[in-house]
Amino acid sequence: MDKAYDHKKHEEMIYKLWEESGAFGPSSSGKPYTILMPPPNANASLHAGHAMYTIDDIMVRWKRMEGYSAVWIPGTDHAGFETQFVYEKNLAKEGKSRMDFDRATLYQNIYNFVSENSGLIFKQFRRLGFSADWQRNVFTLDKNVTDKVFETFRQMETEGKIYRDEYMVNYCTHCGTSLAELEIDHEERIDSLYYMKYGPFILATVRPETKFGDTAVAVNPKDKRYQEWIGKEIEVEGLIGKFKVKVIADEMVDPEFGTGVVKVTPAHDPNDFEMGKKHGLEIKQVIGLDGRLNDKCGKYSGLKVAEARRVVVEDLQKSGLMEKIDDKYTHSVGVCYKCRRVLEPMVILNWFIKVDELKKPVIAAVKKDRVVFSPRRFKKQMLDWLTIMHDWPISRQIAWGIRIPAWYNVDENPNMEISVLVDDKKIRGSVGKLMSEGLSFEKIERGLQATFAPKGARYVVSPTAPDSRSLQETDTFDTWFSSGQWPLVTLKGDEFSNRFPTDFMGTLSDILKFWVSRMMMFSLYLAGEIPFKNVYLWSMVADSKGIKMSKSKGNVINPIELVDKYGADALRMTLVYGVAPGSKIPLSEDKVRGMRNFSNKIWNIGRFLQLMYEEYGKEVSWPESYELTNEDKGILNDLEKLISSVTRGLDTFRYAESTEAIYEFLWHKFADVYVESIKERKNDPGALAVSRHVYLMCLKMLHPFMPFVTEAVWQEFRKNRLMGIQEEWLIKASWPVLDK
RNA sequence: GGGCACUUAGCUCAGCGGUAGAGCGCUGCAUUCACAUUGCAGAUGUCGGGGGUUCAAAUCCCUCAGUGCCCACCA
Repeated sequence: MDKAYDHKKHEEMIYKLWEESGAFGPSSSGKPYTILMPPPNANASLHAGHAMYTIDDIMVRWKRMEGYSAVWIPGTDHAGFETQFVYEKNLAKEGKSRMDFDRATLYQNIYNFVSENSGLIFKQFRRLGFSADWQRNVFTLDKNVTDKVFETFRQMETEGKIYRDEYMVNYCTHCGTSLAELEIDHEERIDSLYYMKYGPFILATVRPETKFGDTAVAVNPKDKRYQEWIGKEIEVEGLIGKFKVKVIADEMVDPEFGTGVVKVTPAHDPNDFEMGKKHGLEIKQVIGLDGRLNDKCGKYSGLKVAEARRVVVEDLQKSGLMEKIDDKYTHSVGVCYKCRRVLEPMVILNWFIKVDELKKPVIAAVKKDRVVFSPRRFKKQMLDWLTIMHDWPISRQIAWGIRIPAWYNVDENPNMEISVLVDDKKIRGSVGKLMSEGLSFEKIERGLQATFAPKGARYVVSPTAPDSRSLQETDTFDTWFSSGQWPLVTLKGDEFSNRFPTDFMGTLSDILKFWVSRMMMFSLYLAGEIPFKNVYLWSMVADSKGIKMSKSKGNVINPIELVDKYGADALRMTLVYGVAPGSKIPLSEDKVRGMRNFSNKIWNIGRFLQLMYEEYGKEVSWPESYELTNEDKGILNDLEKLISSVTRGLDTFRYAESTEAIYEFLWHKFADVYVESIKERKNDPGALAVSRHVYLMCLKMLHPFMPFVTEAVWQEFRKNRLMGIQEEWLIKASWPVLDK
């Protein structure tokens, strides 16, 4: 054996041998144990967060050694919005945008882009030693997945759980899609609050440019100042002519805010939308999906929102309609979680899932601990979330994803708006009109960019075209609609009877609501069963000071670089050793180096034992065959305690407990004390037998955490007849059990 | 505004009723010995502030302050 453990010499080769020996597939005997890999983006490359999948690998390796038929099923996600966002950034570098393509071409281009980039992350996972059953990889755009997604949609549609409605959604005019509530980030902003003259009132607003979409003015019903106005119609001097609105009374209006009078713009503000529904107000859209004021705004039409605000404010000042401006008004605004731009609340047609019925069994399962959350505080977070969960808008206005399988017959829906690319020219209009002007159905079909079917449009749910005169909805499903069915598309055949529910789901706490809740919902709805028994959540992997890694802070650590430098074992150990469950995981190079030193220590203890055996020159039996000293009995006794605490740590997902216990025992009890003492007993077979036994048990217990160095020593021992190793592979060896 | 955590050695964190621990870092010494990716020894804390319960509190209770996360609202 070499003087020091060189991970570069062993890791690649060992991994190859494991894979070739079929060690990653489930064994044919033993109780099933199943972990589903949270699918990373297909085009992603490994970041520090992915390295935490180490937890899943620890579990599957441990259970495999315990004799279970353990399998870790991998997969990748098409990650609709995320991926299109990355792709569009690349397009922008070439001076192009998604608008330059018809939908089918755009989809194909992104598909190619993803194909070129996919596969990398699994190579990187292998570098970390992950023992997933790679042959079983599932991609969320595989046919069996899209088939299942279609079936689910059809079933929900048939049962009336799907509806299409106008709804106030937050729309990112830059990314060109609506976002679910969960995808909205809130940012504190300092903006101006404008006090403007408004008929007989003065009212405060941050959005004077939406004035053209106002369809009422509201006051609090209890506000004494405005009693006489309630129910009356007032005339307002707009910048593009006078208009009339009604004064309504609504509890939602805070009399303390501004002057106690607010303008109501149902089309462009969530509260106003609510108020509008209650009072039957007209929804007057004045901002388009392109983020510009539309033709209802007179001379301001065509201006982008921010610009329009500036110009409107200027004109209000010029015409003496501006009372005052408070320019230090702090409020929070919704921003797009991808591009950080301010979102535009808009009323557009969306596909929705009714969640009231669907979430009931989920709540029950969480309450009864049929699904156990670790750490436990996430149970409460989950329940809180489920309680307030609203209907889920599942349609996204992006090309990259699974297209909603609804078809609009053009003859039945002649007033459906479409946008089409014909001979590189973008045309928009109602399909009936375009066709009557001579545009053929085939040209429309080929150049189609988007459909905007009106409310109540007739559609047919079908995986393929139901006839030759139908256009498919261009919206795609929210990524979580497909990945939410992950357990149902990764397992197959009779696995539903013996591997379902699966055993363990380890994932980042960020996606508890996006993903974990949806998997439970779909699983209970479609299969009547929970998808997994245990959910283990970790917080993010941060830098050494506990600060979130970000490119702008320049504190991003590439885990593969650490693997190159210190070995996979050192990195894996860093992520679990001394880390409290559910806490942030600080990743510092110092710690990785420390754990690399531990790898080397493990190696050198093995090296020393082998030298001792070679010096002794004869085979040695197992400890029970010899008369043992008190020291021997002591270390064997400590080993028993260690086995129980390491196993208990794994059982309760307290990996820090397990790793700290072995580290302390192996290094500071076994190496520093016991091994030092037996240097005096060189020809004592009892000492050799005890030290070998203790060391091998430690290798086994360390293997789930540090698979490479432990396997490397195991193989070195196997080459040496004197070391008495029977099991061919440590990865397949049996977990230590307590001597009773 | 509501909820959940957290505040212990320079840093990251364990401990959760019997008068302080680990890793990394730091200081000194040792070592032709399996390992300098080592060993031995050591320094460093009024356990966020205040109050209470108790024979005894870092540990339980109250309160104040600060930090983080989640949720809601903001015209």
